[in-house]
Amino acid sequence: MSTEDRLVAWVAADIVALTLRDGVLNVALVKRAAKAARGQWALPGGFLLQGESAEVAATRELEEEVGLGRGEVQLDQLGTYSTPNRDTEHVERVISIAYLALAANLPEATAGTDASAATWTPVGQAMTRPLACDHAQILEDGVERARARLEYSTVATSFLDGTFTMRELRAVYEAVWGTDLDPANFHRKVTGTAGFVEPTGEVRRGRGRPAALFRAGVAESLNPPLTR
Amino acid sequence: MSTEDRLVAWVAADIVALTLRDGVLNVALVKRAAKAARGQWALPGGFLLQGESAEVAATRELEEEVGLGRGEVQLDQLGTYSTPNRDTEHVERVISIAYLALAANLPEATAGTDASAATWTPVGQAMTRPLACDHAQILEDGVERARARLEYSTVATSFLDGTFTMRELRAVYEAVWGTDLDPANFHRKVTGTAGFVEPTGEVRRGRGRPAALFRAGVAESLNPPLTR
DNA sequence: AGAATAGTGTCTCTGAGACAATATCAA
DNA sequence: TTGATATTGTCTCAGAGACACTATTCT
Repeated sequence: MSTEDRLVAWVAADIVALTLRDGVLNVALVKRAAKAARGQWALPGGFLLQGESAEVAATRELEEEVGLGRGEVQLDQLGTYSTPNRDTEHVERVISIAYLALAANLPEATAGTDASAATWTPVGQAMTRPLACDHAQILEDGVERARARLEYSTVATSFLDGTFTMRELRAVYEAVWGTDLDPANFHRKVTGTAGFVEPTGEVRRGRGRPAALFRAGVAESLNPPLTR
Repeated sequence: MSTEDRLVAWVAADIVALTLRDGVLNVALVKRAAKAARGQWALPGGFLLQGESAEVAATRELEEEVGLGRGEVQLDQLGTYSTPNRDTEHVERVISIAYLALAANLPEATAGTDASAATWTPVGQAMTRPLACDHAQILEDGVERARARLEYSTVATSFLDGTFTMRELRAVYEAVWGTDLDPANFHRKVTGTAGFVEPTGEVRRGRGRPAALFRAGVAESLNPPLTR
């Protein structure tokens, strides 16, 4: 091989940002404004700048396009997509490093400096909608990764605000997994896992018996895992 | 941001190729021949060519540098390493897409068209040896991924030739995990998982009672998993 | 009181792990 | 026979899941 055959590529960081809105799993999507693909939906993301790592670029894009502040979200690298011609919008070769971000319920994605604003879209809808290049695949991989991470880690709490009831935490699992869970067994399992949640002592009143409030604990991994 | 700030990068595919030699986990390493880093050890790998996906490039490099034929190995994407200045050998920015490959016992890595030959090195040794750029990190991530994959998948059989005894399969787990497993429980667990292994009916004679021979079954995932 | 929601008790079943017991070979 | 290795039996314990039951509120 000669050096001229070497690929020189643009590198993008794209993010599957998930949140829960009204008990439904939503993903952040942006509307492309550039000439070729005007109006097409895509995952938020953009090109790495000089001196930027992929993770830094993903954090920046998340802030610019989705309005999520740095530090609010933890990023999880999903994988890299490098099929030739995956991006038909550019003549240059583009490879994309995908990240997963799980965010707490947010009022509305805010328009950033970039093109159009990001909007939260129910994952079910997003999956049936035509997305830019291979973003449908990336989204699918992201959702599957989110499902797997709920089993072995405590990330479910990052879908929720500071304090939450057991019912709300269970709703996260049910929305992401798309299954119903037994309230009794779920409660025992969660409270029986040291460091998953901490009781605040407060309660939240609703229709029936008041629900105890919890906040996220210090543990990060679940062992044994919560089974789907 | 202006278009000129965009990163233009070289993209490499690097492989953590693991095999078992005399019951010890080994990784393929190559000796760099290029001017700057002459003599330094590195993971096999190389730059993507025009029109090549990362997986194709990884397969090609595995064939060229380690002598593993296409189709003999299944590749598993580990992650992408994109820290600026991670590669001090080139002035261009280099990002690397890492893959994990598990191979059956092989006579010796063969020299390919590339520079020096790859040599199998015990993972313990490789970890203490200085490796090129961030390859020590990639190796560590690869070994950890291999450990995790043994739990949930049947890949352990790809470390072995066509037929093997239960003892040999158990040795794979023990070498990769670095723990001892109970022969009785391991035997029951493996034979009790449909599709993991199939008895050939043959036996292999050794010091004591002959051991039944098995071949890999059709299953790919283990459920419930084998616990470390 | 009655409806609604939160949380506990209890039973069963599966599977992991410890370890004893048996099987089948070579020397 | 003895020693070595392979395989099966058996017991115990932890945890998942089903589901009945109790607790605490609102209307």
